[in-house]
Formats: sequence, structure tokens, C-alpha cells
Amino acid sequence: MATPVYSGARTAQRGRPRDASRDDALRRAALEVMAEVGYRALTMDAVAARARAGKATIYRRWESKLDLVIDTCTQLAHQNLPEPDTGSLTGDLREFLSGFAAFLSGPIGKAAQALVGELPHEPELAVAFRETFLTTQRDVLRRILERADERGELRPEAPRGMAVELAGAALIYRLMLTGDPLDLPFVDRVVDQVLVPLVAEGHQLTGVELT
Amino acid sequence: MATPVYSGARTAQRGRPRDASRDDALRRAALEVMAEVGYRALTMDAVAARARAGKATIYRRWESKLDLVIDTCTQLAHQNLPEPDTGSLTGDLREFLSGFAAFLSGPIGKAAQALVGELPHEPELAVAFRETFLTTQRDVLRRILERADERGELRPEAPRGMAVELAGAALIYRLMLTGDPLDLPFVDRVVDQVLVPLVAEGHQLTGVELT
Amino acid sequence: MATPVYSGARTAQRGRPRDASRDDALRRAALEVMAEVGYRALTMDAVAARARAGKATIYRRWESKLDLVIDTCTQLAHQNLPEPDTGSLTGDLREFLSGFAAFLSGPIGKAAQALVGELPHEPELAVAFRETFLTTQRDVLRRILERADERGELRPEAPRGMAVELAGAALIYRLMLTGDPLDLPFVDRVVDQVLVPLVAEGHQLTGVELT
Amino acid sequence: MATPVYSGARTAQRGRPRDASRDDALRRAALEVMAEVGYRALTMDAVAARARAGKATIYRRWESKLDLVIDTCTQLAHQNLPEPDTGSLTGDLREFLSGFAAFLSGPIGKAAQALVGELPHEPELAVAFRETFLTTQRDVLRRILERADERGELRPEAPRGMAVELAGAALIYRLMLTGDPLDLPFVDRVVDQVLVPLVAEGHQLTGVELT
DNA sequence: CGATAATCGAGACGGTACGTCGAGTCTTTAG
DNA sequence: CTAAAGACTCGACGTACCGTCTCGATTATCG
Repeated sequence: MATPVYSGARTAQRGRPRDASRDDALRRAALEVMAEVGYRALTMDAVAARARAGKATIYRRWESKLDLVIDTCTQLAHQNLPEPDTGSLTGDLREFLSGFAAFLSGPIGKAAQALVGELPHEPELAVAFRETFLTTQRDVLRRILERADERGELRPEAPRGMAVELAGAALIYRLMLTGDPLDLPFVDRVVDQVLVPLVAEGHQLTGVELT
Repeated sequence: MATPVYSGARTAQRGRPRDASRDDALRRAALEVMAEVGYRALTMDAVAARARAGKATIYRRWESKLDLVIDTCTQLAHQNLPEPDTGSLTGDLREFLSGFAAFLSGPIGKAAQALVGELPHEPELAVAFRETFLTTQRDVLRRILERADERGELRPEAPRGMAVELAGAALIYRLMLTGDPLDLPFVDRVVDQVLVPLVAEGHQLTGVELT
Repeated sequence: MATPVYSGARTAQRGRPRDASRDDALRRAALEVMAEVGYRALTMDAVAARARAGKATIYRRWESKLDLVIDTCTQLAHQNLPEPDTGSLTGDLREFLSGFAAFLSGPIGKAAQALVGELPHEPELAVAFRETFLTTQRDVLRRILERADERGELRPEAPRGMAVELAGAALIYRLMLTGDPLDLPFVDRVVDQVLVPLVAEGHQLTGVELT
Repeated sequence: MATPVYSGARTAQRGRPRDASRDDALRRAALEVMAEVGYRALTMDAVAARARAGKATIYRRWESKLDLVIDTCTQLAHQNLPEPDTGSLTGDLREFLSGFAAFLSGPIGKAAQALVGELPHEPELAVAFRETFLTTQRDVLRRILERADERGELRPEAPRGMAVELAGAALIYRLMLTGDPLDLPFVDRVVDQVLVPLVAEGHQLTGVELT
């Protein structure tokens, strides 16, 4: 599901029209509550109360708590990924990954983490989640590598897919598993020690251990 | 928490002692139920019923559902990490990571995933989780690198910490986020394209894109 | 308590109104269950299940099992006391007491008995109980004596209060303590051997021992 | 049941002998707890704790909570009924009933009341209860009337059985139902206005209404 | 215009699970 | 074998949340 349900192109729209401003109010309330108490402890009653809405108003738009949360995240995710074009591979990576890191460090990152545990048992959620948090980011990275390739910065046999995967993995592993901060020094190390050596022409593996 | 609560300070041991065999029966029941329906849908009643135990018998040992699950996983996790010593870095990495991948692909991996969403709101869980699933594995990897270093296989300035982090990140990202299989080819690619080039002496970055 | 709790003060009636038909269904279920298994063994789950109601629906109306039972009895008690006016003291007494005996012999008598044990520890219950089972019946008896007095049937110094008390005592003692049946012969003996001689003009104490 | 269970005249009595003083301590504890919180709220744990005994020590003697309470009451009931012989019907009645009233006004009266509600569903209890609280008292009254008869104080056709029943009914009705006090003035009125007129030779029904 | 119909906040509804507590049994150590 | 202590199974307790439903009131379009 993961999108407010509208009764699909109906015949001439009878009755009182749905108040679109409630969508936002409810999503905002859901995000606030989830940021405060986490996904598990989020209750529909709490969301409804915070938005001063009836529960039916929620269920008219989303089929379940999960559905509401997915949509809330998706909505916010689509507008926050920068696509830099600095002219150099290193610059593009640094800029994009630091933006993505900042994005993940906010409330949406917490929400995303809350959803991870549900993925194996909620196929629809899994699809939506991957679309929102993985595919989009992966596509931007792929285009960055492509442009670098056109500029001749990449070695021919560079493992582009692995680089893309590692970039995401490194950030999300920190965010969700170790709990270490997604700060700029870390992004720099990922770029300089891993990604650039992995794919760029003429690079020696000369990373310096910084910890 | 994450461990059955015993009344501390062996004060002469009055009354009927806890039946230790119930601990196992309850953990076993919890694992079975979780494997069948997932963490969210796991109920204490179901665990109690399957173990033919009263709920009080559970709550006497663990403070909550979460606590029970953590302990169940921890118990099982401590005995499943191989520590290979094949004499070569590549061999050690390949063997260890494929073992770890197999371990994560089982029911414990699913349980671990279920717990990830709770980490930000459960500090005790976070500590236990990292101890169980991250530190142990990280330490083995560190020792593998150390032995390789002693054999002179590593470059002096190799980013050992980053390599350790990437190894875990790559596997867990697949397991929990993308859902792609943790099979042998994938482990080989991580070893050959990423880890070995990252730290080993005399390696050119010559990974071949396979996917 | 002893009455369904309504949110007092008809404040504009917000939200879905209580379904009054559930009150009856729940009371009926409670009475059935109590008749089958007694007060002690009556469980809220059983009442809820029989009425196909959620337990919250019960607790929304009554604070406790005791409260539910009190209200159930009170409800049924208010409509079952006859007030005969046959024109003679003997006739009135006979008719009223046999009606009261029949009433007590039914399920409500059993329920009343179940409540007696709680009276000392439940002041609210005591008040409600006495109002329902004692005062009402006592008032009818008092009026019967009054009418007899107006017809000149009573001796001036007749102990009216004692007569009223004895009438109730004799019936309830049988019902709850001895377990002997509250049948017509018994009522007749109480009227002929005790009450009428106690208060009526020109009566000799000529009761004949029957048992 | 209603009596401590002893393993019946065993062969040579092996093992540690049962400590008879625990019987009393447990009964005392049971009576105290019941006086404080009533029968319903009495718990075996509370009784055990107050007597500093284990629950098994209770269950070794009595089969259930009900059994314990019955026995506790019975034990105390058997030693408290006076059998006066003042030489006159009025004197005997007055003395006996005031003694019985005092007895009922104590903790045992409360306990008895607590048991009334269980009678319909506990046949064994009913038998024990009636034996303890009804039959004994009824027999004394019967003997009082017999002696009065032998002295020629009774009318030949006096309803002796009814008088006996009324005496008990009047007291217990007050005690358990109305909650009015069982004081001396009340006993006197029962004797003078009801019992004596009902059975004694040469009595006019001249009771004076006092309250 | 009035009638119709879908919306809104509010909260009652049937269910399910929660975590606690009591009854009665069992199992330990100590005597 | 009995004692105290306390763990054991079972089941009811009263609460909280889910997702649905029903109310009065509101807001649009249709006839």
C-alpha cells in the first residue's frame, strides 16, 4: 500500500471531499510520535490524538499502522537526496555521501531503522522500503560513477556495483548497528580509503588508518 | 538485562531452586515461535504454552519479551563463530566470512534483524546486541589481520579498522536491507575485490565486475 | 456504585453513544453465569464471552464483578414485589409473603445470598443491598399493617416494627441458612402462628405445631 | 472435610512428628486475616506468612481455603455456647440469647457471614456450617423450652419449633442483613414481645413497640 | 433551494495480549 | 516424615491497543 488510498477516479465525486491537509497533519504526527517512542510503541490512538483527528480519519487513508509509517517515510525521503556534479569523482562522492549521512542522521533515519525488523515479514513494506531508501540512493551513486567514467577517472575493470553497495552498507551499518556517528571524518575515510581506491585510475592503496 | 535473573548473592539457598531445565525449554520455545511468526507476532502466551509453562515462570527469569529474545539469541550466538587459521589471509577471510554468513542466514539472523529496530530505544539491548553480534565477530577479524601482519602479508599503512568494519557492513547490509542472499560467490567477491586489495601487500586493484 | 456509569452531565454527547442494549445483554449473561456456577466462580471472561462482548465493554459500565452483580440484581428486584390489597390483614400478609418467597426462591435469591458475605467489607454494596432487598419489602409490609390498623384490625400496642422485622427474618433465615424450602405451608405458619397473633386484635396464641 | 487431616493411626510413626501447635497458629492466623479483609480477599499466602508457615504446612492439614476456614470457625464455635438454667423461661432465654448475640458479634460472626454465600455451592460446607452454627444453638433452645414445659410454663399447643426458628432468625437477620447491633435491648424485645408470648401460658400479646 | 452522501472528531465496540496475582502442587535444605 | 521457603502450572484479573463501527455535525455536489 504505502500511499493514501483515494477512491480512484470516481464518478463525479459525491459527498464531502477529503481534507488533504489532514494527510500532512497525520504524517507529521506519526513522525513525531515515532521519533519519540519508536515504531513498536507507536499507537494509532497516540497519532490520532496528536493530530486531533479521529482514528477513522487515519484508517480512511492508510490500511494499517505499518502502512502509515511507510508512507510517512517515503514522502519525506523523496525530496532529500542531492545529486551533486562537482566535476570530480572525489568531490561528488564526498558531497553526496555527506548529504545522505545528514539525511539518515535525522528522524527519518530512526524511522527507517524501526522498519528494518519488519522487512522479512512484510513483503510490501520491503518493496517500498528498498525503493525509498536503497534504490534512489544507489541510482545517484551509479550516475556519479558513470560521469566519472566518461571523464576517464575510472579503471576499466573497476567493480562499480560493489562500490555502490559498499557505500550504502558502510553508512547504514554505522547508523543502525554500531551506533557510531555518521560525521564528516567518517565519510571522508570511506571515500578516500575505500571507494576511490576501489574504482579510480592510478590510485595506490595508501589509506591511512585514522580510526 | 538479557540474562535470567537469579536472586544474586548465594544466601544459603532457601526454598525450591529454579529449575534450570526450564530456562532451556523456554528459550527453545521462544526461538521456535519467533522462527514461525517473527518477533512482532511472538506472544508470551504462545511461548508459555509451547513450553507448558506458566507466564510467571517466564517473567521470573526475564523482564520482558525483548529480554527473553535477547537472551535466547545471545545464548545461541556464542558458540557459532569459527576462528580459522589456514595460514593465509585470503583463506582465513574466506573461511570466517562464509561461516559468519551461514550463521546469519539461519534463524538467529532473523532474530537479530528483528532486534535492530529496538536498539535506539533500548540501551541495554544495544549493549548486549553489539557484544553478541558485532564485537565477537570483529575481534576474530582483527586477530586474522594480526596474524597476516605477522606473516608480513599486510601493507604497513593498511586501514585495518576500516577493513573490519566493511566486512561486517557488507554482510549485514545484504542480510537485513537488500535481502540478497549471503552466498559463497558474494563472500568471495567481498574478499577478493575489497578486503584483500584494501590491506594486502602487492595487490593491484584489479577486481572484475561480476554483477 | 451499582449502576452503569455514564459520563454524567449530558455534555453535548460526543463520540459514539453507549449501546444500551449491551447493558441488558451483559446483565442477562451475568445472571445466567451466576445461576450456573455461583458468585465466586463467576468470571468476567465468562460473562463477556456469553454476551459476545469485550471485557472493556463490561468495565466501561461497572467497576468490578461485584458492581455488575449488584446492579444486575437491583435491576431485576425492582419489578417483582406485589403490593396486595385483599381487604384483610391475613389475606394481605399471605399474598405478599408468598410472592416474596417465590421471588427469593428464584435466581435472584441465590444471587442475594452470594452477596451477603461481602456486606461487611463493601459499604456501598451494603447500602444498595439493603435498599433493594430489605427496605422495599419492609415498606410494603408497613403499609399492609397501616391499612389493617385503619380497618381496626390491630391491637393498639401491637409491636408493628417487630412484626415487620420477623417476617423478613423468618423467610431469609430459611432461604440462606437452613436451606429449607420457602413453600406455602411455611408462609401460612408464619402468618398464622406468628404475625397475626403478634399484632391482630382478639387473637389467642393458638398456633398448632406442624413441624 | 473441615477437620485437620491426620494420617490415621499409623504404624510406629516414622519421621518428624507433626507439630500440633502449628494447627492453632494457622487457625489463629486465618481468623485474623479473615476478620481484617473478609473471606474473599483471604489468601493462603497471607495466612502462611502471618503464621510464618509454608503453604504446604497448611495443605497438609486442610484440603483447601474453604476447608481451613470452616474448621477454624467450627473449632471456635464449640466452646462458646452457654446453656443457662435460671429456673424460668424468660431468664433462660434472655441469658442464652444474649450470650449467643455476643458470640455472633465477635469475629466468628463475621466469618460465619462470609461463609453464607458459599453454602449453595458447597454441600460439605453447608452441612458443617449448619451443624456448627444452627443445630447446636437450636438444641440448647429446645432443651430450654423442654425444661419450661416440665415446669408447666408452656401452653400445650405452643409452636415450639417455630419459636426456636424465630429466635435464631431474628438474631442472624440483624447480624448479617440489616447490620443493626445485637445488643441487650434487642434481645429483650425478642424475648418479651415474641418468644414468651408465643409459647408461655397465660401471656397476653401486650408487647410495647419500643423502636 | 433541499436532498443526498461522504467527510470530520469522538469514542464505544469485539478481540487479543499484556503483566500480575492467587490456588494448589512440588522440590529443595534443615531438623 | 515434617518444617519453611519458594518455584511450579493454571487460569482470572483489569488495562491497553488494534481495527471497525456509530454517533452528531459539517461540507460538498446533484436534482
